[in-house]
Amino acid sequence: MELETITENQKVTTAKKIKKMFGHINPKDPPSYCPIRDVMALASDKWSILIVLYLGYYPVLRFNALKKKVYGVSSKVLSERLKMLEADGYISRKMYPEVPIRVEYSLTDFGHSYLEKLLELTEWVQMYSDQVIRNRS
Amino acid sequence: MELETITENQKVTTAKKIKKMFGHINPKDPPSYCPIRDVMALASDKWSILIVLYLGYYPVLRFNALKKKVYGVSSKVLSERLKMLEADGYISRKMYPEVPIRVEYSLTDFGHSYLEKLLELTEWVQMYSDQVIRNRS
DNA sequence: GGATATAAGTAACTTTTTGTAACTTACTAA
DNA sequence: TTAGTAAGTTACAAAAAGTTACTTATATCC
Repeated sequence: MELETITENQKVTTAKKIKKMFGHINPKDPPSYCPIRDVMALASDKWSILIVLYLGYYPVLRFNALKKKVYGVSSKVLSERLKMLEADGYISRKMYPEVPIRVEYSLTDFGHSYLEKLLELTEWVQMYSDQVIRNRS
Repeated sequence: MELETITENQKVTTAKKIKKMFGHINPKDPPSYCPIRDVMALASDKWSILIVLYLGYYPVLRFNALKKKVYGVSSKVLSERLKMLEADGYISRKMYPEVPIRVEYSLTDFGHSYLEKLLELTEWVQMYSDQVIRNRS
């Protein structure tokens, strides 16, 4: 797996993008609220990522099905993340008041939009994960 | 900020990519080690992300400078993350045995390659963070 | 000569977040 | 009557993160 070379020019372009992104932060000011950090905190959370990925694969999943797919997650944390992801607009929750209750989760269009970007990152990780694991030792 | 529409076709393409990504997991097997999860755990960690972003902007940063940029991080966690990011190959650490000691951190080419992808995600977050924050309420 | 400062952490301790396991609810079917 | 089910919640334990003080080796100030 060859790493594509990154030119000095590309590095400069990248630095400019980052500057623009953190433009609202003045290094001389005391650190203040950063919306990017705030939003990223949930969006880059390890369980959130898996929830979004699985909902990108299975258009609709119920709580317990999701829990099986996102193996390792506890009911507690899954429930918390689902609430937050719903609040932030990534997923929608449909409750059917049957007995036993049925609840279906799916991605919103906004969630799909996020998934597109997320997937590019996870594909990069997939491509290089072996290399990372070899690096450790 | 209009969300670009995602077509059904795009959703199918996305689902295929995810299937390929998790192809090594058989839903009938007991859950096992997943290198993508493993590598993503560090790469998507909130402090790691900020470290990589700041090293993408400032080509070289010393420990205490990095700590100021990545405001809010403790010495302990910064030190831990730097060790892990170095072990995984994203950053390099150069120690100058002066007094007091000087240590410089910078991105490796591998780290730059990761930054390129990460930046696409954070730019998406930047674009939509206001919307996410409006959603909450 | 002795106190003070410095950079890059580390150590001990507290607080917060996660994880675990049992429990809840409202009804249905055996 | 008892068991079973889905989607959580609750109480408690474990792990991770945050906080504060300390370390180390030398140079510089008083």
